[in-house]
Amino acid sequence: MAEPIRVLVVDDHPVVRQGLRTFLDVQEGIAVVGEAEDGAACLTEAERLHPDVVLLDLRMPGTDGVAALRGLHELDTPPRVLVITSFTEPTAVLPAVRAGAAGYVYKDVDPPALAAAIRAVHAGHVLLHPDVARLLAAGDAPPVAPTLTTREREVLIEVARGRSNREIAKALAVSEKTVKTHVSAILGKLDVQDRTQAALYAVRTGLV
Amino acid sequence: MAEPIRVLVVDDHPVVRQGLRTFLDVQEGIAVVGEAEDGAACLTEAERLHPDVVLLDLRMPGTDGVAALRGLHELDTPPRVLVITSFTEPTAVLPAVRAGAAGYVYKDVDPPALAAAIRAVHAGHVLLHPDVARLLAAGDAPPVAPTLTTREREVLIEVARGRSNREIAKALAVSEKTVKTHVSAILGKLDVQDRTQAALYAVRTGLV
DNA sequence: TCGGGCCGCGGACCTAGGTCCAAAGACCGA
DNA sequence: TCGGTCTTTGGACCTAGGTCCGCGGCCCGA
Repeated sequence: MAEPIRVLVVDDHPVVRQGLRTFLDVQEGIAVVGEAEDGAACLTEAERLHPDVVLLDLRMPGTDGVAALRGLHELDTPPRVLVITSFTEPTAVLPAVRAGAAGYVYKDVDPPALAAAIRAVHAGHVLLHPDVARLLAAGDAPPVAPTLTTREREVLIEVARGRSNREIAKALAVSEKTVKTHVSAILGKLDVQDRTQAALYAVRTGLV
Repeated sequence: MAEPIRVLVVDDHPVVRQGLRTFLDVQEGIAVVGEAEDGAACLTEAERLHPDVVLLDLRMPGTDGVAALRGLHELDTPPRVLVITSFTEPTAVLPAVRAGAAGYVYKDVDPPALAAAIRAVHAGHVLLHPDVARLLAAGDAPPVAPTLTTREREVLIEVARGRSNREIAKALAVSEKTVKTHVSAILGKLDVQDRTQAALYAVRTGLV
């Protein structure tokens, strides 16, 4: 165990970063070499430090976690990425997995399990939370995350803010009829019954 | 500074507890004497350890954070309670303040600010996040958190799960008409326009 | 250049969601 | 015991939200 696993911790909360660092510093063979508080900092730090593993929180202000994930993969020496988040929503994790996450654990893992996860990911394994793995294996639910068009995503965001069709129409400068069409398409793609469920879906997946 | 301030850390995430502990242990005059992961443990630990200050996360599985807060105040030597949470929603904090929280800070505070907050609270001050203070001072918005009846709360929870009135009626074993009445009352009390906004409100305030 | 998806729109239509008014029984504290 | 709140329900009513079908324009990749 000459070379410790070099880890970059990315989370917007200083408290969480400190907690992770403290946990990991006492682990054999794991060294936290840096921290970042958002997606942008994550990329610059990763480029500078060449960590082996990036511990990435999906929910961050500013840059989208998934976008950061994709950015990491475009580096010269792409690190392995272990997503650590509080979303228990399977639909939120699928995009991450598809974007190249090597692992996905919930934020309430205990320290030994987290260390084990990091080692596993570093060793090249793909490590998923049991719930997630089951979902992927079963292939139930829409096998891949529903793919909304950009316009639909814009509409969904408005819906998730509690806006009415009329308000959305005004905001996007289109007719109310058009908004209805988009909403209808969204409901179909997300496989939900009404706008309330769609709004809930949006917040669960971190869209808002 | 002979006697350090004795602090009990309450949060359901081990990572966050560790982070807080590490932050505070390096602070002069502050000693973390215990941790708890939920409301029940919080009460037993508080009774056992008699901490000066309890750092309390409002969002916890199982016991409600506010309920724990109330429980703390019924102890023989009630500790000062500093609520630390990630809710930015003013409506979520008001109940906490009314339940006797001596302070309210957001989870993204930096370590020195947190230590200062603990000292201030221990000194008997009431310390609120600027946003919260402004809200209380201005007295805008409904001056106190809207007070739903238990039945209304039950209905709201169902709404926040994306259920239709018909489904809620079936679940609660009442007529759809009754559900409508409750929903209408809820909308009025929360001052929102429709069920979607009500559902969003519920998730923001941590009701679900 | 020929689809095919995306976007914007219209019409007709149905229904869930919400509002207002009213009322009766249960429960509870003054 | 009396008044107030909670819970339940009814009726009548209006409208936002959604669905289905169809159309035209735009842009992009095969």
